[in-house]
Amino acid sequence: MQSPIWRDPVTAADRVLLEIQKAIVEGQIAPGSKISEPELAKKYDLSRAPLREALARLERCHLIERTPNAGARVVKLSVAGLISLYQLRETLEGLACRLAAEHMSDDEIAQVQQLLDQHLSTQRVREGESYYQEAGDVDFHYRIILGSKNPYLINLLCDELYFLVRMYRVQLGMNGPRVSRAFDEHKAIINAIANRDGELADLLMRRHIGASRRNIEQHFKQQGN
Amino acid sequence: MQSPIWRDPVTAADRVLLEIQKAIVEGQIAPGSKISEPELAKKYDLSRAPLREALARLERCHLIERTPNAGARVVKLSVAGLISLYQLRETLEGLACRLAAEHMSDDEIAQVQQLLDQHLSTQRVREGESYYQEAGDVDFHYRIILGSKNPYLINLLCDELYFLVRMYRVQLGMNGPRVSRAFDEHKAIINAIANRDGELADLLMRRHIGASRRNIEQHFKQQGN
DNA sequence: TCATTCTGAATTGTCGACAATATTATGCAA
DNA sequence: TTGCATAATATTGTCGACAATTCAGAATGA
Repeated sequence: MQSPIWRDPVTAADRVLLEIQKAIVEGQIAPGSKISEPELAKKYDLSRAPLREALARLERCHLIERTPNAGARVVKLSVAGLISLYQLRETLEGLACRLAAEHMSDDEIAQVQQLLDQHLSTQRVREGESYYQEAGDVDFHYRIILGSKNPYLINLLCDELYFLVRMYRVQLGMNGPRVSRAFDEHKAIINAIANRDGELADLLMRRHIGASRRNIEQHFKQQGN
Repeated sequence: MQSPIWRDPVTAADRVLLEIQKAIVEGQIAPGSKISEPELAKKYDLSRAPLREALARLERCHLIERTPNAGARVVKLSVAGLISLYQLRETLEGLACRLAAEHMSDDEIAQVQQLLDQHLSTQRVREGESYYQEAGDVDFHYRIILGSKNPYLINLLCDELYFLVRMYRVQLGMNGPRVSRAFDEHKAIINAIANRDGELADLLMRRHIGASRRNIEQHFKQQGN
């Protein structure tokens, strides 16, 4: 199943989608701000047709919200929204683990283990640069999700929820203190999968994401965001 | 959050979406068949612009698959796909139950209980007519999902997966022997929610959907569908 | 006969203009 | 001044036509 959101951009709509997606995730287009079709069409130098196609896909990954005859706005970030999103992730990635324990080949599992060791070393070298940690984390979760071999689950997590998760992380600056702990948790998860213990892998993944969620909840304890 | 897929049709794209959606779900447009934009545009008497908007949303609820420059095809139904879909539903509706036990008001819960009794009586009157059972079942599950108050979960189940579930049910004729048992299971689930026992409600819902899934798996044991 | 290349037809992607709707600005009355 | 109705403006929704790409079939050669 080649994703309709992620594919090497063959069409103009594909290209502008990637650009706007990046701009929204990184906050260059402010949350809550209105999307003007004529304005963006001029900015990216194309007509409104491919632009609207891109907007439809942006809505699909929850980065914008459209109202008929009134246009589109970039989503606003809220603590409540973040919690809801992480609740879903907990359950879904837990399921992914259970299925991955069932469906991943020994070879695929070995590759992920190798990947983790690799990330560990590069992270030690680049102490403090959270980008590598971020990328490594994403990479790990992706492998597991793909390992579930459930096309709906894959589409859902990788295409429809991933960008929003990234948007929250980038704009709320979530990458802090859990860096080193995450490696151990990742290790434990892939080991459970290697042992074909889906139930344990499920549990560990839920805890892993749940820890992030609680971490965030605490961070916003006395702020009204 | 007003759903972008379900809304009283204010625009031409909305209207044609509903029509094509129905046609696909009920099998009037055959699974696997190609979608011709000029043909459909002529058939529904509108231009390709709103039609393409509708197609984008059909892709979103997994009823069609599009390939760049090659067009769209109606999805094919497969046992593997059905299993994947039900695996997701099990987990997601289980989560919905857990959240519903936390977030539904006493009033909302009472309404669902009332609804169930109501369905029971009409079903007794119309013995054998599975349509009412189908509608009642959908209604029950909807209430619980909405009761979770998690906007992503609601959008996901009600907008993106529901139509595909219906398509499978309609075209594979799944409504059979579990009719009367479903009522008891529904009762048990809403009672658990009324007792604010989210964990139990989660478990019961998983079993409820899992039973359907196993029912289907058995049905296709020796067929290569 | 079969495989390959080329040609033509059909389909999808994109464009610019117009119609319908929402938003803003204006004027009037209380 | 404030509130509401109305008019002007801007934005979204839809249309028909053109460009780019893919698909089907004919022609060519082995």
